[in-house]
Amino acid sequence: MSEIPKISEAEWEVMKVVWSKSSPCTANEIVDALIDVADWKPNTIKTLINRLVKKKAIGYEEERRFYLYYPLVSQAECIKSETKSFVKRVFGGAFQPMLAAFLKDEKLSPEEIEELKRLIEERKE
Amino acid sequence: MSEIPKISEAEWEVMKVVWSKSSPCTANEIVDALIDVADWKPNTIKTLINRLVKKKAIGYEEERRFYLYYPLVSQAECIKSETKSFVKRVFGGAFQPMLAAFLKDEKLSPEEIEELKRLIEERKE
DNA sequence: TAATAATGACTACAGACGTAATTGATAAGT
DNA sequence: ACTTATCAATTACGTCTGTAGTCATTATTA
Repeated sequence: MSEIPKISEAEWEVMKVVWSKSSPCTANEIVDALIDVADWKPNTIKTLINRLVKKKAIGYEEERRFYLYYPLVSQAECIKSETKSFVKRVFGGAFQPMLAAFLKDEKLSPEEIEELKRLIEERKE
Repeated sequence: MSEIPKISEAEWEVMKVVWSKSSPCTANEIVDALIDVADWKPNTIKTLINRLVKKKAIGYEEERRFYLYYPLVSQAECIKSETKSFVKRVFGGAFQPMLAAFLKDEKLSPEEIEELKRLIEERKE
């Protein structure tokens, strides 16, 4: 199976942008999208992009003078892998205690609670 | 409020041990507890302990020749802070989508599902 | 008492990360 | 054609992390 690379906090912001695009995008599009999100210089974002390329989290094709970047790993895969390592670290791998901790603590709207119930019901079969 | 220090992956293992003890414990007790968990040399563990002291995550009192370590931050606080940053990174801060992603994906036993339902119900009032 | 063991302090070192500046190559404008 | 703007590549640098080794001090043991 494809190994999911470890994506750092700052890199995640870049990935989110890349994932959000339906088609490959230029470095500048990524920079523009991130200006609102993070207070980074364009060069900083370029660095993050390059590191993601090196990690094989994104790929690119050359389109004349610029590169077009696209994800090599899906968001779902990354979420899964990231959450697994998180749950492992904090809860020793047990998923249920984590949910329990959350349900006790988080502010959830009644609608969200309903939605969760629905999801759980769905899981029941 | 007290700032929760950022605790690294390896450091979490140490914290878990310190939290698990009801009274302050020596470095050696921590080392012994971790031998089974991680393949670390005692010195490695000492380093982690020292870093946690520096971060003010644990404190110590001198008891003759050795130090007795005890947590300065509660596990609940750390879990909360850690989870917040995790959810922020991966889900942009929205907790509900995370649960949704999990419920779709994780293997949960029927009992666990029941338990979750119960927790959600409990949250309803 | 002198050698040795134990324990904490200090030092080490490579790789990841956050944050960017500088350089080099190429395209576009004058 | 020469200058300038643009984009990617390379280099930079301090901090954090994982993973220890070495040193210094004190206690124990022969």
